[in-house]
Amino acid sequence: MTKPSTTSGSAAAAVEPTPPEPRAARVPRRCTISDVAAAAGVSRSAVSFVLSDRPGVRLPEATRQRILEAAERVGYRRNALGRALRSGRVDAVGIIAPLSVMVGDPDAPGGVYYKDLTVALAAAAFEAGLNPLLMSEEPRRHISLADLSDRRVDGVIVVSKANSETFVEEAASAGVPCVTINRDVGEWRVQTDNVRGGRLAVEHLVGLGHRRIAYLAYDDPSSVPGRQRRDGYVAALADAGLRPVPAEPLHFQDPDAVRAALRDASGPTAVCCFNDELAVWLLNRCREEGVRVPDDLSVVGFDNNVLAVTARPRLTTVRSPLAELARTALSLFEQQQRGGAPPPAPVLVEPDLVVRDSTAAPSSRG
Amino acid sequence: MTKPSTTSGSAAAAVEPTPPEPRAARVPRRCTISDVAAAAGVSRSAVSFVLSDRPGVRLPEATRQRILEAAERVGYRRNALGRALRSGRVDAVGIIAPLSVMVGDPDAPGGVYYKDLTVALAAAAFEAGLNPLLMSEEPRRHISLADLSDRRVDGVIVVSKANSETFVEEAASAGVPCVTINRDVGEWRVQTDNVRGGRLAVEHLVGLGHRRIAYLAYDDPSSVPGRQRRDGYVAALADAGLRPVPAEPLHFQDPDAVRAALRDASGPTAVCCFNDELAVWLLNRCREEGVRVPDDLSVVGFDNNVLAVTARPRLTTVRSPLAELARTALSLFEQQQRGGAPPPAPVLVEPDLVVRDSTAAPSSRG
DNA sequence: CGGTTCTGGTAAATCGATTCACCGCGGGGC
DNA sequence: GCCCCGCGGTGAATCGATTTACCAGAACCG
Repeated sequence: MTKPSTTSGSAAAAVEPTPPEPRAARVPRRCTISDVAAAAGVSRSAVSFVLSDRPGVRLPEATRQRILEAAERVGYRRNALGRALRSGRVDAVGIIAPLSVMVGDPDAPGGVYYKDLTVALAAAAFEAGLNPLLMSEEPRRHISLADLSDRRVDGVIVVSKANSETFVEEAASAGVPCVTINRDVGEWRVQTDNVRGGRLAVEHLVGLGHRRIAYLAYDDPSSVPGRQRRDGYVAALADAGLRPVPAEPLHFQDPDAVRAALRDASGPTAVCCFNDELAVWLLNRCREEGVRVPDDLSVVGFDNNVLAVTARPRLTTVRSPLAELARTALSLFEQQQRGGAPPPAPVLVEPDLVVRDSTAAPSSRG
Repeated sequence: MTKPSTTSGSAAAAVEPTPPEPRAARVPRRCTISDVAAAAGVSRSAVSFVLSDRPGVRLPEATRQRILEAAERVGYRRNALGRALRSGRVDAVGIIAPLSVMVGDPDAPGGVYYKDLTVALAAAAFEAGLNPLLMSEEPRRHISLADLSDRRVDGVIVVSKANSETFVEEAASAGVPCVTINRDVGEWRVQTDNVRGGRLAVEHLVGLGHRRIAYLAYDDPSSVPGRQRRDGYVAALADAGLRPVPAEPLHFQDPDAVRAALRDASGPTAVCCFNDELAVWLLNRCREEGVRVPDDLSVVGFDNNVLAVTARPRLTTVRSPLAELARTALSLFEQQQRGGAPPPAPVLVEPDLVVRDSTAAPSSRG
């Protein structure tokens, strides 16, 4: 037993590190930096310098080429773990999202939005050379909040629905960068300019001639985007000399009130919805009530997700630019990593309006 | 310059590893296993044994408790990198998905499916204690296919749309576990039982009394699920003594043919669709043509995603159990990690039928 | 009493890479 | 003549944990 077989001469011994193995092992032992060093006849340090392309390190081009060629020849692949352990960076970012909400009912509120945003974030991170690691907002047995500081990720981006404060605090106390998206928590925040989005919707409707415009939302006072969008809606109405009709927002949780508003001859001629899911929900209520969209009622959504395109009529909606939101979040993340100062206010990403078929000038009930 | 200030005593010196620092550093130095060892008055090995709870290692309960308590006291968090480097496992799995498709147009074909599946997989992995790392099927500048073997992940699960063969080969040659989902590639495969799904749809329609049943798909011969679902459809028709009407599948790419079929009095009274997105697309064509669903035409989807619930009429659809698919994939992954033998055939996950409002007995055109 | 086994651990090697300190030599500035 | 710097690298420490090998003493056995 215990055949050491320590072939770790570690220095420049064999120039050709591929002895004719009996092909027993399908997978050849992975090459380390030492193999490259041996093959190139230089030290491991030199290989490391060349391969990580450190600025300010001077090696003659000939040596550089020799090392690169040796690395190629032996099929060297850098081991991310060794590198990360020493350098202190793993080039990974955690994305904290409401995973269990996202895998629940196909029509869980906000499900589409969270999936779209999470995927956009992952794609942007990948594109930026940062490995996106998905984490659930709910603590689990195996992987818990504590993992924020176990160096598996360089930091986190919080897309969370719940517990955002906890994550921000955890991250701060672990000394780990943390950016929140569309949450009013922490020092590093990026948000859709929801106020502007709300204004865009109202301005469009006012421009079409609407005077009685309602707002439809989830009854969730804790929703920051909810509040912001409504603020924009109210402000734009005020700019046009108008006031909400009805005075209080309609709520998804109170469908009877919504139906009543649809039937009321002096009710709204247009509705701004918190998001596309609600807008489609409203479209379906309209169908049940015999209210024609956009003839009898104009409907504006928010998000511009798949529902806006598949619904009939296709939704006019405020587009929340998820890709840009994601890129901005990553940019903030990198600034924070570099030790920069947090922005004085949340960084805002501008939405725009996508006009489709669910809005028109008021007619029959105008 | 160059103040070394090497405070690396590194051995068991102070029992209390929290000298009254001037609070300059907001973030206290992270505790290592050595700190715990010092605090508990034992060796690092002992701490490692206790903390990783290795089976077959005997330590008296008193010592165990002392170590655990010391770890708690100094706020020890295990460094995932050090552990992974030595033990050879990172407890992470790569999920290779068509990220750029998923972040493209909100109605990109298959977009909803890929997002749902990817998220389901990530959630299942997280739940199982495996960190899900999202990777794009398209090679990128920073992170390439080669990263499969850089030990950032223990293996990969391929949800990819393109290049699946490449990933399977890469993984094999890197000696890395690899499972494919709904792709007929590689030795470790898990798939929805699409043939059964196709049968379920047809059997439901035949049970309602339909005799002329069409199939609507994307014109994509390379789609494995596409072929399988159609096989099930044809087989179930044959069992009922029927044949496809029309004989050849309708294609999304040929909307004129679809319209013609809808107008044809001797055309189909029901349509099986490859997925929910296509079913909704068909619903919208029906609306344009004045064809009432389900009165004039029954429509069955596949997937049971958000579109099936928000569409009107709500879709009768074959539910593809994504959560179970994901769990099965992870189970296969773990078997492969443990060196088990691949299953002789793709592991199949059973779909079921969700009956909603888009199907009914044929009437006017029956 | 000699020898073996069990108890309760420890010391040291190891994983793969990064990085700091430094080396010998020749040349240039003062 | 002295000092310093640049060249082209090298050696060794280090990151934080796991794991193998082994050890001193106690207990047990015949």
